[in-house]
Amino acid sequence: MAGNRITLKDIAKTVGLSMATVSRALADHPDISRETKERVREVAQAMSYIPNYRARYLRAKHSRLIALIVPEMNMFFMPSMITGINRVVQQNDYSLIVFQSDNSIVQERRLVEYCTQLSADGVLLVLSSETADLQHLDILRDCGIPVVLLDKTIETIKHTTITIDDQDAGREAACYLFEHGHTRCLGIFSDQRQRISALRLKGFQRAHAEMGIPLAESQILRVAMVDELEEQLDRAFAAHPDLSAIFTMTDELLVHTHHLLSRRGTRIPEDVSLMAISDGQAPTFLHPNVTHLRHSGVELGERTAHILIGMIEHNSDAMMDVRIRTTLVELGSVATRSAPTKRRAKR
Amino acid sequence: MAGNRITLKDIAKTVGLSMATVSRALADHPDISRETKERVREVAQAMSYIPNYRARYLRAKHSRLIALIVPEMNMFFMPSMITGINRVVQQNDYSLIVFQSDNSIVQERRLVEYCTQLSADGVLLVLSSETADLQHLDILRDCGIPVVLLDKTIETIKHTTITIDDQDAGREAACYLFEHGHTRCLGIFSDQRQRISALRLKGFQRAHAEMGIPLAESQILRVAMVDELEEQLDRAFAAHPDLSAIFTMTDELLVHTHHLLSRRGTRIPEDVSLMAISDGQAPTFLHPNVTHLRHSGVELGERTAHILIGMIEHNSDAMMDVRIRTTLVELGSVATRSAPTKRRAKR
DNA sequence: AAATATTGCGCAAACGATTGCCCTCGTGGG
DNA sequence: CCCACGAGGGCAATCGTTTGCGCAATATTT
Repeated sequence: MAGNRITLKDIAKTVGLSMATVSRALADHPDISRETKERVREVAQAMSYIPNYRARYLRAKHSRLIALIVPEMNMFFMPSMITGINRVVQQNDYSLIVFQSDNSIVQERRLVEYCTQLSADGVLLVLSSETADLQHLDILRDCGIPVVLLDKTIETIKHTTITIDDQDAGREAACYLFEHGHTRCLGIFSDQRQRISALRLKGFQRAHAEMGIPLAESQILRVAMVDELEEQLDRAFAAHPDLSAIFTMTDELLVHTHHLLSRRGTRIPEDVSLMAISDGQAPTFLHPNVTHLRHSGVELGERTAHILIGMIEHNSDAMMDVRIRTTLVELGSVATRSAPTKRRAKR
Repeated sequence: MAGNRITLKDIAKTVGLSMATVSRALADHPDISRETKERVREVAQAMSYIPNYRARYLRAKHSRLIALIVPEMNMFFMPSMITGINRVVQQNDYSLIVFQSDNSIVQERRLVEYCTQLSADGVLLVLSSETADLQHLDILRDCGIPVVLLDKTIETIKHTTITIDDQDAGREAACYLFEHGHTRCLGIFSDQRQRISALRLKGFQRAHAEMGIPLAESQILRVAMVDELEEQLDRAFAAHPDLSAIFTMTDELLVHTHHLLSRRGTRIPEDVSLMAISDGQAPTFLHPNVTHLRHSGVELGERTAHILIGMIEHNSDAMMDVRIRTTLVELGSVATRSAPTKRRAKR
């Protein structure tokens, strides 16, 4: 507690000027003469003065704090997303404060309220899996705090959202497999209550429909917990001897599927091809490297942060709905079976 | 900017009391009568009053902000560490604000200074790889802001540090391999400028020395960038036909090594055994699951946060140096060769 | 030389909350 | 009847900055 910091008042006393003058001198205000400014700066330096941002921001009625609420820190997406967010946030002289809702709606609610108490200038929110409606965000509206929803979200017409183009990615994945001659594919999805999951599935299904390729219900795995995966996978293999390709909608599902496949002795891509939606890291350390639709977490983070900061600084409340397209990265995990079908359209 | 929030003054005006009374009523101060308290609470509720923490903390001379500065967000360690930190931080009603130094000492310096400006109550610091001395932390001392160094650190007698017991882990790994009959092991390490790296290597070497098992310089790989790994690995295999086991000092090295091994067609553990120091995630999705010395990032995070908060709240500046032991997790990646040597000591 | 502009700086009120101290009752004891 | 005391609440200072306005002295204009 030696921490009795030097304040403007101390400096003022030392140089024999008023606090106002000192403040202005330090802020390079035109009203202050060059010599005074220099004198003040020297003294401030000598006394190693550290401005108190909180006092400053209190008066200025903002905090330069941006809050990020995530359901949990998984190893696959969050790190890159946070990297992107943090880069932009720091570049714009904001600070990022990170909360975890632990996938609990009550936590999420509490944290949102907490943001108002801290007077965050803006909130970035990755919805918890329990979140079914957005009423708890009204309080942010009331306080004039802009919020943007990213990655995991739900249907809304009231909030700016930024996601990857989930449905398109699901469809592209299926089409890619079709083009390589795979007509019996397995799709591995996670908890269907999540929109991200439902959308990717929808794209996957729609691709089948468009191409007139049948898709049995048993070709779709919905795994809520990864430990269910093995059993479901076994069942699917049993039900479909002609299964030639597997698509996983996330990195987490990918690595576990890959592991299970290795354990069964299933060779990739000789026995079954593998493809995923991924941020690109896992595919490079799996063998063989897996072909994927890539969505960059960093890019999503950066764009999101930019948009939020734009809303903060231009005080805009225009709602938008940004969807980031994925890009195909072809690596060695998809084999070609028979004659490829013609690609139906360019992206 | 509709955000003109209700303040104590507004409430005071409405209930016809002074701000002081309202403040005390809301704080459940004994000087205020029961009826008054209730009346105030009702009004506050009705006007949906949100206390301004920053104003409160300004006066209280603290911020309930804890800063975490990390060199970068990798996918292997940071997420679990942050999870642990954040859990404890949130439980104690602090908020975590996260910065990335991008492994740059100048960034790190800047960020440390920034922490003082924000009046963080404490700082958690994972050193950048460029950081060679700790002078830039003196400013925290001057401000009375406690700091604890975790995970990646350098030698210091002035700061509390929390790391895993790196040297011990390196030694244990080697010993475990010896016990399973592996006498020609390859150790894969990262940038030697990092203490964590040097220590793990030292343990690895010392184990060899203790057991009288020769260790050629060519059995030690020091990879600064993962793309050097492949070539180094090939060279090592060429140099040591009798190579029977590989140890990697991190998860990142592990997954890439595993990948390269798969690509060479090297079977694990039939051809070569594999072992790592890991936080336990990667080993479960690699095939076969890899035996490792486990250090829990979550635990490290939690303990670190506890210690920092202790320092903050008890205003203590006692320096400590906590080393977390790793625990052995035996999975299927290490085969037994010939007669195992007797275990030399219990942990 | 008088009127006006400009320069350089200080006063004091904010920002929103907390808290030490004092004041005003009403009541009970001596 | 007077005094002390406790309960309940208000005044005003404080945290560290910023900033609108005013004021003197100097500089510029006619």
